Amino acid sequence: MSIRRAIEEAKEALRRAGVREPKVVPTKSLAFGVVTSTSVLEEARERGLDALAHAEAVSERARGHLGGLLADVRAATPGYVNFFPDWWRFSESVIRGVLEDVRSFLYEGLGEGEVVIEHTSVNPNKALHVGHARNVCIGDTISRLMTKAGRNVRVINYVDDSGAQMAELLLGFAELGFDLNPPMGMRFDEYCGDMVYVEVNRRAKVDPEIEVKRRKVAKELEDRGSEFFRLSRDIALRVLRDQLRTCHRLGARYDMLVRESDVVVSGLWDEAFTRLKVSGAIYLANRGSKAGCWVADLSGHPVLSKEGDEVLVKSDGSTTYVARDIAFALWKLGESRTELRFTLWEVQNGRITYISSEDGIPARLGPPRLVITVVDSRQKRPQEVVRYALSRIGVGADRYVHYSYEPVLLSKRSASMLGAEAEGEAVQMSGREGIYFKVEEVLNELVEVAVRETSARRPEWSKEKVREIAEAIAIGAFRYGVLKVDSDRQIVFDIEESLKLEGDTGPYLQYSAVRAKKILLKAEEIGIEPSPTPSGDLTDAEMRLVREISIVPLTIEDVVRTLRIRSLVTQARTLATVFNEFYESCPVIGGGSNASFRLGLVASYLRVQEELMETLGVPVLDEL
RNA sequence: GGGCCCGUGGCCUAGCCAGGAUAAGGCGGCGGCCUCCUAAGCCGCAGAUCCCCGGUUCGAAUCCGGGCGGGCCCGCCA
Repeated sequence: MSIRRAIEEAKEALRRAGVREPKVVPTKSLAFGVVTSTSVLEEARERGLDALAHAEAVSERARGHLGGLLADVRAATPGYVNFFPDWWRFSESVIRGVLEDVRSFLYEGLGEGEVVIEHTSVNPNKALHVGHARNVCIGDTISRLMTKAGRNVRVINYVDDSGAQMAELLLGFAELGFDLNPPMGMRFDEYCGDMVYVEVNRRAKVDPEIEVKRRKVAKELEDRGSEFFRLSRDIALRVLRDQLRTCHRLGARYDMLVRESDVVVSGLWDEAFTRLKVSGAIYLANRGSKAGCWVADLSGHPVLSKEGDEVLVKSDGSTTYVARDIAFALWKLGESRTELRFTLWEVQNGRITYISSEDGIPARLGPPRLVITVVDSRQKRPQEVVRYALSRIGVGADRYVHYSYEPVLLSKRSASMLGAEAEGEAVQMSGREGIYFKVEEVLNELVEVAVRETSARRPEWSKEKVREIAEAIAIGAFRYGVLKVDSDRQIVFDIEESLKLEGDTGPYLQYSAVRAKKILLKAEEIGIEPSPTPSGDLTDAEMRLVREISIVPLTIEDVVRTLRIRSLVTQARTLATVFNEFYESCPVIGGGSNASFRLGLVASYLRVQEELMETLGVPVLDEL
């Protein structure tokens, strides 16, 4: 059982001592016990009592009602009421809880229901760069967490294969003479992004003819029966296939790939359009700069109303991106009558991925509890327009969440490596100008660093083994590095900084887990059995480890509620630190009468840490 | 002009949503620890006007107001 039981016991004791609505939280330091309450402090203020005296009186009364996991209660200045555990029982309860069933220890009572998560959604004209990786890592971590928490999760990757960027890419093949096959050894997505797309944009700057040709290409692409359209679909799929290799390498998995070109013909927009008209959410502008357009009426919105109404259908009859996103949101919410059609894309480790397809089988989602769309903060406004439009139609706007995160920039130093001179401290990445670091190149460099480090430490390992471990280290370091910064803070990516494997990094978690595994292995050889029961008084390090394990369920509950996945990183890191300190001072093998209990503690640590690492997508290793 | 995000030791980053007890960790610097379960680790030292001003409170890095600085958004682009 987690620390929740100690909290409940403390609350009950306080209630019996006359505190009406006791608030009890874990302490910051064991010097103050395991759990503490400031309710007495608040009560004293309300009633004008001396806080410390009141706390002492309450503590006296509460003491008689202790039992179970708590052994003592003491008042502390200026009016805290601190609860001290019976360490024997407390540790036994925690360790037993973890060893019996770590899943229920961590995730029990977190609710259920279906959750739809859209993430990645990179235009299929280039390879993923580190900015895209932030989206992938955040979305994938949320999906992992929700799955562990018992939700039925569906992950969607929205593939915009019909936008202007696609036309620009096509232009390179159709007009600039680029071969459809990349040079030997080059990936197709990198070829398209690094060479074709960048070249088109470079020429467009100096040659006005290019823009004329781009329009022509874009126009031709609208004819779905054309050879050109088929070529475009084909290229998008080839790029997508490569992009997904990178996503898979990062550990991300998808249930549905939805192509915009399929959404366009599905009739989804027609349905949304009708419903928007019926509900009065949109109107046909007949004067002003937007005359001839269907626009969303934002006049009732507290903030958006200040910026003018949003065009959804242009005067030439075509839809805007926001319009299509409203239609798709309707589908994700399971609120559309229109169905999208899907066909099998691939099966990986038993997980089936479908892709939208005109000749597929029609599918609709049952209305999920929650739809999370992971999109960077620059799209806050359009996302709010989507949400507002949904609310005007009267469908689950409260179930529609834009998970926003700040973009990834490049450090001055790293940008200059790409030939971009920075004015400030950081520079924005640009696909058009080739100013970006690709996920694959960063991962490959990380692997090289990890190979060097690993082969230096384990000279007896085979090349294959070193490489395999190095790959896992690289993935762990990369995901950790991306996830450790809070979503509403910019990341200033620096390639040299990102190649570090010491300190506050992914390998720190992997290393501490390996240490734990090695102890378990050795103990098994010798024949030591883990036990949840201490053999005597606990050391400080043991108490801290028990305590840290006991609060992990609270952290997880908090993150499931708030989606602030950054806290999971902090929790995993803190847990590893506390374990490493335990490791230094508490020998297990050769721990004498303490061996069994310590082994139980190590086993508990490992099970909990593995769960956290799996959620974060930091690979768990047997050795490193 | 309106809106959103950020501002914590030299550098990077927690803590802020739910105000409490010495502001935590990493990098970098200095000094220690491997006949003992993996030193990608651990311990110690130095280093902070928690951007500024005001307010609320017994108590503010945290909440509120006003500034300043940096980033972003406000297209018949996506």
